[in-house]
Amino acid sequence: MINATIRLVREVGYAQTTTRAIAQAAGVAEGTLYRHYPDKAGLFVAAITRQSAPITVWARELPARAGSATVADNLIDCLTRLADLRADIVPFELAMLTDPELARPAATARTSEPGPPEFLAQYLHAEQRIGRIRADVDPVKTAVVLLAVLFGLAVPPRRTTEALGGSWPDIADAVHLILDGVGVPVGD
Amino acid sequence: MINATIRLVREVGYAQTTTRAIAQAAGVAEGTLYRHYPDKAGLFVAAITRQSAPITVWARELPARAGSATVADNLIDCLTRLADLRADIVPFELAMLTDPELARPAATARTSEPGPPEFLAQYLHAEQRIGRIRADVDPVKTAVVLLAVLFGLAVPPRRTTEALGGSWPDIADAVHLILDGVGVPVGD
Amino acid sequence: MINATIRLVREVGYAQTTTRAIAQAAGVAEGTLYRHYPDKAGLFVAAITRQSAPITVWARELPARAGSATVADNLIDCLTRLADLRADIVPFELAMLTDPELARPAATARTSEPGPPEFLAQYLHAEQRIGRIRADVDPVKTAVVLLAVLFGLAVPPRRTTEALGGSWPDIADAVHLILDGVGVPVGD
Amino acid sequence: MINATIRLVREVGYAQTTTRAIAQAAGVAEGTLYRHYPDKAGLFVAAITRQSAPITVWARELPARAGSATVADNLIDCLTRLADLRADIVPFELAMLTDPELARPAATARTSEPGPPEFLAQYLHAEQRIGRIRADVDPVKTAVVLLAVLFGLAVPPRRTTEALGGSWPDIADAVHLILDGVGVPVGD
DNA sequence: CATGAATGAGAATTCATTCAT
DNA sequence: GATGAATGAATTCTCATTCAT
Repeated sequence: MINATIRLVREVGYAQTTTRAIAQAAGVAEGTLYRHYPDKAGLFVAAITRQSAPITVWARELPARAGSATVADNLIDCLTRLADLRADIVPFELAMLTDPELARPAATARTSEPGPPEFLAQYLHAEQRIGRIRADVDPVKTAVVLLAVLFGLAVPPRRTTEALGGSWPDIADAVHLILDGVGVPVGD
Repeated sequence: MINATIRLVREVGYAQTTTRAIAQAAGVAEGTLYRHYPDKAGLFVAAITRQSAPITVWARELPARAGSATVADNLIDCLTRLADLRADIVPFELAMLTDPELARPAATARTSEPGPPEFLAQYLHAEQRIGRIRADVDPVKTAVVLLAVLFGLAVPPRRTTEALGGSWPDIADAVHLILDGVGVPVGD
Repeated sequence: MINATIRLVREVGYAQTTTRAIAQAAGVAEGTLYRHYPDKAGLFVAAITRQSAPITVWARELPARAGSATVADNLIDCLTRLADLRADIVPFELAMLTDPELARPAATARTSEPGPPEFLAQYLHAEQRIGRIRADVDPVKTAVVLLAVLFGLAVPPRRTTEALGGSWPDIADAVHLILDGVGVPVGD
Repeated sequence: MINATIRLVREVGYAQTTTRAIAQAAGVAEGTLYRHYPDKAGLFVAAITRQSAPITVWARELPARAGSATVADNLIDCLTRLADLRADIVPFELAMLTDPELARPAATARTSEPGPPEFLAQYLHAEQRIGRIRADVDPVKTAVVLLAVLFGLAVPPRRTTEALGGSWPDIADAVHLILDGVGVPVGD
């Protein structure tokens, strides 16, 4: 049922993902949904929660990689994985932003536990200590900006890519931009 | 009616913005909506279109500013204005991503005309020619990444800011990060 | 729609009186019900309220009849009318006792205004003052007992009347019993 | 299971007494209900039947009490016990009046066997023969009126008692009213 | 026999859309 | 052109009943 929900949200959008459609896609009766989840929102929250788990699990390992390989490779690897894992979640995140009904309950409540932003910030901070990240940048803000790019790029563009010359940046592009900067260094 | 629509989407969310609510907020009868717009989606598209116009108008002036002031100031100025103008549009953009019903019609049709991404890319390209932007970066990709950050930061975070140390980056932070880079320059 | 509701409750019972049945009986669409009443309970309360009005109006005249005709005639007349008027209300009263959902709202809230019990008690009290009712009875309790009989007799008996010898008492019977008493007066 | 049914009907009302609630209250699985009773209505009828039994048993002794003690004491005693025993049944009786689904099956079938009305009528008739009840009253009608009062007083009043001066009659009040009458005897 | 997950018909309610005035 | 009552399909959710284990 969760799989059916995720598939439907991805394929037809949150607005079209009715309980009837979910039940049909899951091959169960509509009433069966309510034996497993208290209501429709509960089902969606369960879907988000289940999809979110591996992301956090994976992000937890990130700080330990400070110092290994290169910063660019670590970030590209990290963000690429996050992007893959989040691909199915973005429609839900959009739905939660669109429909305040979904944003109420428990799932997001665990504000206490750290998530990808915190782990990414920890990683950047660790790299900073060993001199691979500039000392004067704020690791938390940098982490948030990186994740903002991730989210911004994950959202399907309304304008076709062709209009932009066909060069839609990928995560590696974004990471290199932010690592190297686009401005000419002062003093050159 | 468009104003009422925009206000309602901002205040109560897209999901709660019913035709009845729009009519009431606009001080007209429900049926009157259909004298001016073919259907609800048409009204929303009209609202997006009207709100988008000043953004494009403003972005058009951007390339001409190449060389003046500093790159950082120009970008911060540009992106801050874009952010202000888009504040009312983001809920609609989210709604269009959530409800494919909205994404169908005319609004996206005008792919031919250039929009903010193109103008921002043109600006970056112009700065590149006069040596204020590194020569080896792709102006289009950079423009897209900047706008992705803009969108990513505009979306209200689900995790409270406090959990992140209270330092949610603003546009100036993001511009400086991307201009200067966070990595230690090779050769330092 | 109120008429349809009253008719359906009388004919098929409260439990079977669904919004669909009401709409169909009223010859309107189901959604139309909600243009006139906030919800199903509101419709029922409106039906009860409308049917109750003439009863109270009529009972109001009762105290003024003290002294005229005979006590028995006045009571029989009064209670018979009340019974007629309440015939359509009894199923609703039963429904309100069965389904606590109905008992919540405003309709019954006007506890301040006097109803049939008060007027009946006033009448009995007036008759008491002119010596046509025994001085040692409590007019209020007597009024309540009379109305309790009325309600008890209005409820359709589960046992068929035949089993009881075919003599189901009518209101006149009950009034005479209560006026004259069934016991042999002490001292006779 | 019957006990659970009775308790639930008393506590939460007939409308809220679902099969799931009954099963949970009885500590059995929902499907188990259907091993013992053909359907939900069958379970309710069984509950009514079982609760009704002691009432009839007790009422059977009533006629034999004619001549003993006083009529008032006998009636008050009888009706008080009936009221106690019926307290748990009244909600069911109301439910059966509200939901014709319940009124169909076996329970009403045993019209042949005498019940409280018959025994009460027999008692009154016996008292009549020994001159403690007026000779000109119909014992059956009187029994029905007494039971109607019983039922009418058992139904919780919708108007608060305070509005009526706080004097809600009890069974003794009602018995005395009906025995002695409220009218001034002709010839006084 | 008991279980309890699954069922699916049906309930109340919402809301975009229509159309007679 | 504006109105707003009426519409009815669609939605979420409930619950008595069944049946494989």
